Amino acid sequence: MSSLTAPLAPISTCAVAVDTALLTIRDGRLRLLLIEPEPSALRGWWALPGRRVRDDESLDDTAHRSLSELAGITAPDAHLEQLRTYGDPSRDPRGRVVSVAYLALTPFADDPVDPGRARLFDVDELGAPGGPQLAYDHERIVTDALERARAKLEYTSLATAFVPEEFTLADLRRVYEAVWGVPLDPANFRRKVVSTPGFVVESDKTASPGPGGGRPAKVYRRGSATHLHPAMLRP
Amino acid sequence: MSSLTAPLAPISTCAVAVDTALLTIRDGRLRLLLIEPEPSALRGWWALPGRRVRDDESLDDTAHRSLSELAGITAPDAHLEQLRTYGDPSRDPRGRVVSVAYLALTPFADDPVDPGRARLFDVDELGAPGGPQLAYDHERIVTDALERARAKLEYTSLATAFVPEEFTLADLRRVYEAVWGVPLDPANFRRKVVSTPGFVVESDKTASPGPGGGRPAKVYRRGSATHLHPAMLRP
DNA sequence: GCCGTTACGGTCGGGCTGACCAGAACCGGC
DNA sequence: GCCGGTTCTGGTCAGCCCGACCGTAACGGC
Repeated sequence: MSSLTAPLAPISTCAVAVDTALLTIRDGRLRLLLIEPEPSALRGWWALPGRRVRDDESLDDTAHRSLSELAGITAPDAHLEQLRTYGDPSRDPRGRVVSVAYLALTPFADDPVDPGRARLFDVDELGAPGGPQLAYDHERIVTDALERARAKLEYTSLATAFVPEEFTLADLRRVYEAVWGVPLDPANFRRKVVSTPGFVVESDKTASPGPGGGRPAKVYRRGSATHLHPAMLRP
Repeated sequence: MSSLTAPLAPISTCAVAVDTALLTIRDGRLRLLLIEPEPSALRGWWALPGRRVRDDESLDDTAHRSLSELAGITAPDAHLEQLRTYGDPSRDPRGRVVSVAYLALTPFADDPVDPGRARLFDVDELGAPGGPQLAYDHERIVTDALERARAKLEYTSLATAFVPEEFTLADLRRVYEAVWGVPLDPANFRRKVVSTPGFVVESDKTASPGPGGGRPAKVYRRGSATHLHPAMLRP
């Protein structure tokens, strides 16, 4: 582990990186942004977008930069929150890297700019055969990110981070259904959302029906509440 | 944004530390472990026990070491979980330090070894006049730690980390009352705990009554559940 | 034995939830 | 225009959970 000529005092400085798990919803399914690392190195492996922390940069800034430089995503209104820090000494074979993981959520209406080696994967493909193989300990990070998102949908208004500024209750319900992977009763969902103070506010607009027809839905906007009382518990 | 003479590649390595917020309960009140830093430097200021991460050490190991070296606490059964990472470039005036904060909980029966400059403070003294002044951004960390503990008592069995292996339901209720700062109805609390599957298991022992007398209480142990269904919501 | 205290078990009404139903409003085809 | 299909919206009803409350059981102290 250490040679005889190495200094006795352990080095107390190490590389610090930020890896960001960006989730969004496309076509009613929850999707995760992954990057194909340098083609020379890990062929066929995928990783979360990550960058080293610059010495004049906050961790949040590094997270934004990782999305901007690696996937062309500059969404200032995207939800961004710290997930957890992964610092096992052997987690990166190239050396000791302490990685601060972030969870990012963007509305499904955002532009699908995915230049270079970025791609959105259906989260159900991740563990399945034929799906992308995740490098380093990123599978663990993704598992934690998904569990965090699923849990926070219950007791916070985080679901509104997946929808554009104006949305219908069906849009919001499809967010819950995509993240939790279960169907919800439209009528009960509606009653719960509108009776939770501050979750959504009704606008005076109505949305045009989808291709299959149906009665037009009212348009809502985000409310001021961040924590939901009572909570939207998973069935 | 960048000067012409500055090196293009910013330094991507920085000091990484672990700061641990240890909570316990003494005399029915929630308490926090604080350390008085080197007497020469910040006189009268208090800080969370923290150590730099060694290059062959996991973050969890550093958290354990911070408690062991600075407060003499070697509790292998103590609950320890990562809280959040604080990495603002200006958070430490001595230089860039990325600090991974941990939340630690120990039972109130643990030995009160507090050698050197460690002390347990009532959490209600922290913001109050005459209470300890916290160095760096540790007040922010303590606020986050308290909120995490209060929230996780609702939907996990974390409260059992505050009580010894054998406890009464009154012990467990006093944990909730101390952490949340509100009184709870004993009968309703009892009904809720015993009806939550896997929260506690009844033993065949009975505890001796307290100094004021009263009927002896049954003794319980921790159950196998980690998440509570349904949750113990704050009143 | 009496009393204060604590533990334990039960009742009652209100609120929330899931399952279900009915009407309203739109689209497309005939 | 009419009709069936689809979606949105509002309502009912039974069941569960919860807070407030009461009564009994079991101890120690006087």
